[in-house]
Amino acid sequence: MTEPAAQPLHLYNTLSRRKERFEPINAPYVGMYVCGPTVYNYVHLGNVRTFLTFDTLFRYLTFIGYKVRYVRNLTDVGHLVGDGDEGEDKIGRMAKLEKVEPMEIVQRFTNDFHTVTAQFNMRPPSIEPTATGHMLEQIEAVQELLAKGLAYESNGSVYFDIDEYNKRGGEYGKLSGRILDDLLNETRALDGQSEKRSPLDFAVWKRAAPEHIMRWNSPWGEGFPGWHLECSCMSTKYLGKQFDIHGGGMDLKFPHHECEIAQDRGLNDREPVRYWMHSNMLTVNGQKMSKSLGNSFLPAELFAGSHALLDQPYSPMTVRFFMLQSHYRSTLDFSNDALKAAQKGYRRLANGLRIAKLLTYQADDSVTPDLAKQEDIQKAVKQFYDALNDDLNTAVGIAQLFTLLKYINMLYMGQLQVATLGEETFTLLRDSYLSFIHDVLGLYEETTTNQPVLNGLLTLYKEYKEQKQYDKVDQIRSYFKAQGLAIKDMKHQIDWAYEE
RNA sequence: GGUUCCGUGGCCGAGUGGCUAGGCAGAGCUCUGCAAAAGCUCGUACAGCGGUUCGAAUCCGCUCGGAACCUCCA
Repeated sequence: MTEPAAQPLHLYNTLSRRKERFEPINAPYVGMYVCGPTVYNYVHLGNVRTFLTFDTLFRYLTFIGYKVRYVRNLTDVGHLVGDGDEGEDKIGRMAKLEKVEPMEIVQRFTNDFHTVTAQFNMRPPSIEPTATGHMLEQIEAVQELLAKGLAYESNGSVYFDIDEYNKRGGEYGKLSGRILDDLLNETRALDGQSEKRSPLDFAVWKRAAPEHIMRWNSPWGEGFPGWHLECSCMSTKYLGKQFDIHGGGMDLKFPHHECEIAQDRGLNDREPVRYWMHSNMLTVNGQKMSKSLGNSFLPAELFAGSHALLDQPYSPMTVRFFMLQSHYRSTLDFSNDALKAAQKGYRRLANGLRIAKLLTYQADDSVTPDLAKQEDIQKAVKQFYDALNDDLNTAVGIAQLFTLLKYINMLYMGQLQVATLGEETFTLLRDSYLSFIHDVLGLYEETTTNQPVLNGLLTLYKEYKEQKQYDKVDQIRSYFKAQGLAIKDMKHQIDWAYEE
């Protein structure tokens, strides 16, 4: 752990389209808001990537000494099927289909979401607010927008007035690079659009049609809040009128985040977010993974290997490692070959974790220090920080870990004497390796083993070997192999490892 | 159609005006009863065509190919 000031973190800001030095409004405190899932269905692997990105950012910020308040919402109302302001509520539709209460849908998929995030070793956010839990705040926000003349009521619904917003200096479209005229020209004619003054206007409150089951009383009759409103209300409530980081998937840039900014500025008269961050999509055969394309799969299917696109099961840590090997702003293409390669890489790293914990320093005056190796290690540690500071470049960071791993393996195998590194560099090597992987990247050793049993077998192995009873030796080896473990037969000792 | 982005070696994937990314796979070596593990060594790359430059995979232009957003989507 280092002081935040010692790590010049730079983040790519969607707003400015460049990397900027990260300077929190109130260091060492950092406020970070991430758009969470709409809990109407199981989260798929593409969704996971976004949350993993911001989990890693959360971890790194914390690691370098910031005190982070991480807010990630759950959308449990207001998100409609189909075109923006028309169509059924996603949760309401599921509830109808399954003939259950909407809150049952919400609960089921909230549980699923929590299970999945835990499986991927994501840290829980500091606050996980829900849209239905903030109905009063949302109604008040609508009232305020109306009072300010930035919204208008129409047939029981309330719409945000983009024209008026822009007249007052709003810059609708600046986050996503949209040009208003283009948007206007290309907007399709929608049913019910006549309620709006401009096709670009979006609902902050919707009147509930008779068949709509999720509905709340409001000054405008029974209805429900617009999708974009919850994020504005909850981010302001928990992080203030201006906060440091707002994240989400790239596909939320427009219109969701654009609308959020408009509402925030309308309500609070200031730029709400300092750094907007967007993670890129997970693709399958070059195409975005999404439910509608039918190329998405669920974490559970991945862990079980039970999907037509999957050759075999892949563990959560394999997948986490796989995703961290690419940069969050690049698309990442899913394939079995890539996952298999990641599995091996992850297991090497995991073996290193196990080994690193066993290593201790022993001074030896007869050993000459190897300054080149010491420098190499120090450089790798520094470059890990440099990589993460450079817009969270976990791919380059991981490359450094393999350099550190090499030295850890050499020490363990007796190919390098620990005294050549000196105590300081040795400690740096071991502690950095462990903390980078555990704390920053959120990877841990996945396999659970029964250590005493393994040790007993290894003792037998050694005895049989000394007696040259190679058939028994091979038998023990094959037993280990069947458990996904390998016996490491080294000169000075015998141990086991996760087989790669 | 508009906006934006991408095209890197057998595969995945960083980088980006001159300095080894890395992982996986492949070849060889050390070690070994044989292996495995580990370490060492090795290999071919920057879609195509022009241009700028002492020098470009990296900048500019064009061509080809692909993607995302513009509509719910992480």
